[in-house]
Formats: sequence, structure tokens, C-alpha cells
Amino acid sequence: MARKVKTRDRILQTALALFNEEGEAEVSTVEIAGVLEISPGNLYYHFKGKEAIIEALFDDFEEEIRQVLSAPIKRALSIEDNWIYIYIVFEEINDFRFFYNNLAGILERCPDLRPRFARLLRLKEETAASILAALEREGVIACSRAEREALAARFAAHLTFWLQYVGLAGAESDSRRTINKGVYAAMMMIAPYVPGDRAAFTELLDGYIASQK
Amino acid sequence: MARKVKTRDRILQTALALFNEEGEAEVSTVEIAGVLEISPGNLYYHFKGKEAIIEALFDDFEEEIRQVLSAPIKRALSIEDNWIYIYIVFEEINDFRFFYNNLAGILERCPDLRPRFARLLRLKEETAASILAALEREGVIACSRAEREALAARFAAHLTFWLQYVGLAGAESDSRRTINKGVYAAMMMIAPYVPGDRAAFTELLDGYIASQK
DNA sequence: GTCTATAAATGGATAGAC
DNA sequence: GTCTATCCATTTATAGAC
Repeated sequence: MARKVKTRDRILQTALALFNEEGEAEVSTVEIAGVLEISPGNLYYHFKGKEAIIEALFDDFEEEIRQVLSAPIKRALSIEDNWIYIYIVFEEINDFRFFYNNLAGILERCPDLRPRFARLLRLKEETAASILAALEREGVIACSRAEREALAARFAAHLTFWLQYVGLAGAESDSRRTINKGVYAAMMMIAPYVPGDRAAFTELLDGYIASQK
Repeated sequence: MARKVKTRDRILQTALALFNEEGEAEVSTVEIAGVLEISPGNLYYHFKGKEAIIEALFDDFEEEIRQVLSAPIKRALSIEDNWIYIYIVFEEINDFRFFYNNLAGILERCPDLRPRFARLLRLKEETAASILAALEREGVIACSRAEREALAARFAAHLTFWLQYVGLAGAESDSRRTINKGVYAAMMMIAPYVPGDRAAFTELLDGYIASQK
């Protein structure tokens, strides 16, 4: 007996899909209601307006991404483990990409989200930094504290903007492939810090991305 | 006898300022006309609509950034020369930042700009690649072709998104300082490829940014 | 070139019936 | 919870006078 999905949830789900597809600015509350085949009035019963919908979607996103970023990475020192980990982060961002595609606009109209989003950025940096520190301890990479911090910041920025970047360069349709390229690019940032012959490391990466396509 | 500035130019100038300040989506044609103290009708005499204004602004931006990116860098192998060069690119982007702050939305409504913007991205990459190649030839850095290409792509992405990134982390007001930090971050991407003790190179950078603040 | 006036369309929002 | 009906505000866009 297929349990009836609550209208509130259907609104969120549909809004998310439309926002991701057409861009948040391009989607009106009327359109969302239209796709759902409910009345605008009904939509307004559940959410005071578009901002309320966006904030509710951000709640979901924040919870999920926090869970991913805060998950202690157990023995994630192999290339494979790190690859998968980064892949998952990208996937999460991809699911809420509408947000990243119009950050300035959304934060303008939902000022409450600004500090929360800034915190997420910091969490990304911290997570990257702690992974790098672990790699450093195990001798996988060798770099100074200053380098590690700069690298962590770059990492966070990469996670934040990569999907947008490929979208601009020319629409790549296959998201799995796109994300794998993003993971590859992330790993390449680490390569020069691998002691000894980093060429071997690079070749390992090349092999890995080839196997992923 | 102060030559009268053409209305068309005043529109572009005012629109650019408002777009940068409040975000393109937040500014209507009526508002632009209001600030200029001309009638909306008059504005529509000069431009068919907001899209036309945006495209005209993009024309200006494209011309200027092309000039900067295509300028042959003569003997730009010193830290100082490269620093200044990157600074100028950032400055140009900063002057038209409204565009970068709402890329998805603008490209949605002005599809003509999409390929042109993509070309600019490629130009950024090519420029970065050729600078890196020069540095390689002179022995300033040492890296493989694959590494150089990955680095060039990262460089282009950095130029594209850095200003947005700091804007999100917490609004830095002083643009000169922000840009200098962006240049520093760019230089730090090169550091690990400097042969010998890269620590010396890093210290040089630290000294340089300290002198710039 | 510039203005006034106004049309036409859209999106956000609410009241009140069912 | 949901709908219909409606209102208000904003924005784009045009016609025609000066």
C-alpha cells in the first residue's frame, strides 16, 4: 500500500528538480505548483514563499553534506578510498547544484543562509586539512604547514566550483564522467607533494580514471 | 568645455555599477533609468532591453580581457612581473564581477554569450599554459606535460572563481587586498614545482605579499 | 533624442469557500 | 489541506507627443 507522499515533501522535491534544471531564478512558485498540479494557494499554505522553499532545501543539503564531511575517514589513505570519498562529496553538491549556480543571488535574498554557507566552506577546508594531515603523518605526502593550509583552501574551492566550471566550458551531460574528472583534478593537486617519483603516482591516477570511464 | 557624455554610454556605465553592487537580477531597467534620471522609454530607445545592455557590457569586457590575456608577456619570468600580470587579470574580472556572480542565470537568458564565454575560459587556460611553458623552458619550474596542463586548468578556474570565493567566505571589503591574496594563492600553486628548495620560493612570496598589504 | 502615458505580462501573496 | 478568485507590485515594452 504505497504510502501517500506528503504535499510538503513533493513541493520540495519538485522545486529542487526544477531549480537544478532551469536555474532558481527562472522558476516561479506558480510554475512549481503547475508542475505538481496543485494550486498556488495550496503551495502558499505549506511555504510562505520561494525563499521558504529555498531555506528548507538548504536545511536538507546542510544536513547531508555535514554528515558526509564529518564522517571520520577510516584508513582512507589509499587512492581508491580517497577517490570514492571525494566522489561522494561532489555527488552531494551536484544534487543541490542550483544553489551553487546562483550563490550571490540566493544569498542576497536569503541572508540567513550566508553565515551557514560560510560555515560549510570552512568545514570543507577543515576536512581537507585533516585528510592532508593524515596523509602527511603516514608519509604519503610531504609538505610544510603553510603549504598544507594553502592546499586545503584550494581543495575547498575546487569542490565548490568544479561543477560550475565544466558547465561553463561546454555542457558535459554525463554527470558521472564529469565528477570523475573533478576527482582526478583534485588528486592531481596532491601529486607534486608525493615524495620520490611523483610520476608513478600520476600514472596510478591516469590508470584509475581510465578504469572509471 | 566638458564634452557631453552620450546617453548610451551613461546607461552602460550606470548599469555596470548597479549590477556589480546589487547583482544583475536585482536591478531592473526602470531602476537604471531612475538613477540616471531619464525615462524608461528613453532607455528603451537605446537598448531593446536588459539583455541588450548585458550583451553590450560583455562586448566591452571581452575586448578588454582579450587584450590583457593576449598581451605577450615579455620576460615575465620574475615573481614581480607575474604578480603584476595576474593582478591585472583579476582587476579586469573584478570590474565586471556582476557577470561572474550570476553566470548560470545570465547565460540562460543570453545564450549568445555562452560560446563566447567558453572561448574566454579557453583563452585563460592557453595563456596560463604558455606562461608555464616559458617558466619550464627557463628552468624556473620542472613538471611533466600532463602536470602543466592540469595546472593551467586549475589556474584558469582560480582566476574565474577566486573573487566569488572570498565573497562567500565573508565579505572582504578592500578589493586591492583581496586581489593580492588571490595572486598569492595563484603563485602558491606553482611553488611545489619549483626545483630545489621550494621553501625559499615560498618565503619570497610571503615577503612579497607582506609588502603589498 | 527624449519625454509621458500606458499597455501587457508576470510573479508574489491573501481571503474565504469547501 | 486544498481550491478558486482576486489583488497588488513589479517589470518589460510600446505608442505617440515634443
